[in-house]
Amino acid sequence: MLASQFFISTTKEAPSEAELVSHKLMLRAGLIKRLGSGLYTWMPLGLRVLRRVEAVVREEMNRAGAIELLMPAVQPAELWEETGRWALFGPQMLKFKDRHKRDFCFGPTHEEVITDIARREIRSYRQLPLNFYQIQMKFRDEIRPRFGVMRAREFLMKDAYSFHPNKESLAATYQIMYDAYTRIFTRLGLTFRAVAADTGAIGGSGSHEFHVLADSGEDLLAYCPDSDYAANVELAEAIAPATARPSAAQTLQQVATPGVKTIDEVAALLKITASQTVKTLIVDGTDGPVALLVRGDHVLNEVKAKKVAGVKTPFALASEAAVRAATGCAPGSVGPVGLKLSIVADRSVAAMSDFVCGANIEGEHLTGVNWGRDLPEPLVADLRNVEAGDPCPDGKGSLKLCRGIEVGHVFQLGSNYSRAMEASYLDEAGKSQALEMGCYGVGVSRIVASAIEQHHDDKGIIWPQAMAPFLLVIVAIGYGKSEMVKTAAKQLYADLTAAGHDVLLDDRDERPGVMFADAELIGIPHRVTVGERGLKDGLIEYQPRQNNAGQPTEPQKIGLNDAFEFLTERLKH
RNA sequence: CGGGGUGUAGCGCAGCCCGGUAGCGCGCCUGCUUUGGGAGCAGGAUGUCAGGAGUUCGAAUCCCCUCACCCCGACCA
Repeated sequence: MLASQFFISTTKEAPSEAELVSHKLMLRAGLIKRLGSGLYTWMPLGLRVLRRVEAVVREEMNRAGAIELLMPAVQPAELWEETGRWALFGPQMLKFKDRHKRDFCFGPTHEEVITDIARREIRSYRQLPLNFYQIQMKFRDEIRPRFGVMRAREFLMKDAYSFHPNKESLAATYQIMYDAYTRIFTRLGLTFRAVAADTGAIGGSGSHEFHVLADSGEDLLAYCPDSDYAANVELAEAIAPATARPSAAQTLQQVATPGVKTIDEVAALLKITASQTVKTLIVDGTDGPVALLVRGDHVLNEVKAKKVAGVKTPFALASEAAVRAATGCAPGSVGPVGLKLSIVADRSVAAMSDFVCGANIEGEHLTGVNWGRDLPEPLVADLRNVEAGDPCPDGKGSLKLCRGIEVGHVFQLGSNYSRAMEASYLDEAGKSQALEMGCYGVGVSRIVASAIEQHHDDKGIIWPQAMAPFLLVIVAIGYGKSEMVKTAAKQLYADLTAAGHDVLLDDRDERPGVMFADAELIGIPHRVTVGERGLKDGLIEYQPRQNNAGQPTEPQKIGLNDAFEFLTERLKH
């Protein structure tokens, strides 16, 4: 590709809308343009990157035995009503009517459509297992689109759906997909981690998320350096303290804590640590409010809370009015003693003695509170987020935390959808059985952004080789002025292109600094500079965007006559 | 949806308090010079000051309404 005939639009300054590095760099490099909130045009350069990611995903899906098809982006409401998700998916689904006033949606996912295909096409166990996939735009009306294409409303996704005669077959394909995902993210040059995940609203059994590790990630992950344990913090189990509850040493006392609302204020006033206090959270329940107790220094885990019997879905803290009605005081002085609600305590709270909590009287707290003596033994559940240093649930060390960007999700759905939509097959005995299903998603457009989060410097993007829009850029200095430069650059370009490499020849009439800066911003992994200065001695310069250790590099002089061979070696995958 | 903020040239911003002829940098166009790290000089083009309604002799500026976008919290690839 000749730069003069391509479309490169870079800027020195990023639009003020961008916060995240990847978002800023994608705008500055001219990869994307915003059309509306969460809606982006993939500009020619960005599209090349997207296509390269797609290519890797497609190759690995094909290798894993999945079969590509393409389903409609627009889906009729009837299918969604069969599974009950027309109502369940709610406002996140973009719904509209056609001219006949029939209801449709722009597909946020495709379980319904694929299950419809399956029930029409699959008749016999002899056809199974089957795994279909597509690469397609999805639309989800996110509450708050942000971070450019990282959380866009319209995004490119690879979604695969597998069908099985039984759970063993599903588990086998699940493993194949897990391995395929591992290969995809490895080939794309990403540092990632697969973690056990919550199965969420879709339901089902086994589930893993694949996260690109980045400090800007929206997800918090727990992992154990001494074992293979890794889980989303949403799911990671906080095991009960190893030491038994100490016996009571203090008497129950009520202390005045005027104006004190937060745990930190209570702890400061009473000169204790937050870990000696108990936080009482009143949440909406199916049958009136429920009190959830976590240690003052711990954070309530909503995913876990939702699993507690009697807690309402969607999860919500009770309103201030509801708290007053249930406890007689405002949030800030609430405590479990004498509370006439169902009370569920986190495991670590159940192991506390002589603790501090609210007195259910405005501006009053209790100290020296003890289970069994001052209030009945509570129901106990795992309610809190794990923290760094917590013991690993598998007993093999302690947990560390890191942040990640979810780029893939594999899921054993089971037969929820097939039962709802009556998708079945005949088994060996001629008996009708519900199909077992799995689903497997990759956020293709999100991968592009997450790769930049992981690979950039102050000059711009540093593409992993597998997703670079061009592998090599030839910066021709004085292309329009010097026949010598033009001839050498064109010849090298022609040779490398003929050998099948994606090469960009920067033949623009720009100053060298502009061309260098663009090459670096755009993130092309390899660069050669052709100029009269070197050509007089038969030399050109080679400089990779970064070296194997990820460090800045120095240019290296190579003979023009050796350049083809030299570069062919470098451009190998 | 709740809370905060911003809308002025293609991009980044000033001007707004204290009403009085719309400005800066980058980019863009023309010419000359320059040509190994985002050039220099000279000339030039570009605005429904987000939209609507109001106050005023006069509104980018003050008041009201609407819209869009961004940031912080509950959803997800």
